[in-house]
Amino acid sequence: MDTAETIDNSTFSNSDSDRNTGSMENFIHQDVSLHQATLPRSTEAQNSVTMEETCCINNNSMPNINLDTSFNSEAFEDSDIIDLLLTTGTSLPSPIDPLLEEAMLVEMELMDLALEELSQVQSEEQNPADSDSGLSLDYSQSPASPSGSESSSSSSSSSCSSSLSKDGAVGGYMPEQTKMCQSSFLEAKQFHRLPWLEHIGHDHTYNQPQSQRKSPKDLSDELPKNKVLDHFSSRDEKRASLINIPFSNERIVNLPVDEFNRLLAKYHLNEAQLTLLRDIRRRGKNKMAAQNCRQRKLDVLLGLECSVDSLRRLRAKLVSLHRVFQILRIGQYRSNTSAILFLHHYRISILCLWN
DNA sequence: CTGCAATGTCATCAA
DNA sequence: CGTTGATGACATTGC
Repeated sequence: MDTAETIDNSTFSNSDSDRNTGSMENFIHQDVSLHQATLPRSTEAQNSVTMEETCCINNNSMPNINLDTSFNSEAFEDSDIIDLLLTTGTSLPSPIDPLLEEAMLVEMELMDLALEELSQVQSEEQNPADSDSGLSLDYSQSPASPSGSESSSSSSSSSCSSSLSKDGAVGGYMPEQTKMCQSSFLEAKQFHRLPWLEHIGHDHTYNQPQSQRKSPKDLSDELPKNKVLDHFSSRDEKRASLINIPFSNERIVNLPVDEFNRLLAKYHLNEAQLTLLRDIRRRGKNKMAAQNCRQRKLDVLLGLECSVDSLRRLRAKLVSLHRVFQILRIGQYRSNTSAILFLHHYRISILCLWN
């Protein structure tokens, strides 16, 4: 009994002193030994149980479980790990059960978050088009593809194939608002990779020429022909027809400037006709530009909402991690070894989040 | 008639 | 210097 008491005192006094002096270095060293200690024991190891440990175990009225600490005596200087190991599989309460209970809860949170992120990454990998879309995470919308002939500003764009405009203009486009958005989200982008922002500002083709667009409500099915014509003919088209301009508005607007000038030269047009043609062209181009501008603004808005969601998720992760480290703080655990157990328990979760 | 959203137009700036 | 795109501000349109 004297021997047992001596062992008990030394063992538990060590744990008390470790409680407040633990460092990460200690964690790491003991981590290794703990890992070894928790491995299934061989017969040879079982035979090497020391007399002192047997006394200790018997003294504590614990189930007679053979323990091998000969390979690393430091691993069992801590009472918590001994208690924990001895009570494994028994109905006796562990001194760190409440902590483990909380640990399980936290881990579930962590794993949920990690799995959520993992599934997002996997879905992005499986569907690169989606990942390339600006609103990949929570929004299926993205800037329209130039090839989507029927897509217009009103249909919130669903494809996301190319970030290049049909005229190839990429570098020049940087309006002030977009510039502001891009700069203000630069930091978040670095953390969260905001793919939606990469499209916005490079796509000049939210809209298509009116002739290629479907009628917003497909009125041709419901209305008589004259009404359909009324609906489709803009004011400029009416003006053009009034002064006998022989080209379609679509042609006027979409021709390259040199071809447009060639066309003007080809016909002998009076000043009023020339002025109207230039106005139609300018208004038509500005109309498309306005549609682009508005759609872009919408996409920026959606992208911002997406960013808010991402940042909320990041915050949840950080809060969870903070809780983990709070639990690990000195004083929360009775010993370093208990903390190591905890770290073991959490290693995968933490690594998942950390990456 | 009113309110509102969508769309068109103008003015202006920058490339 | 003319053309074009972007965009704020205002007007028009349609429901």
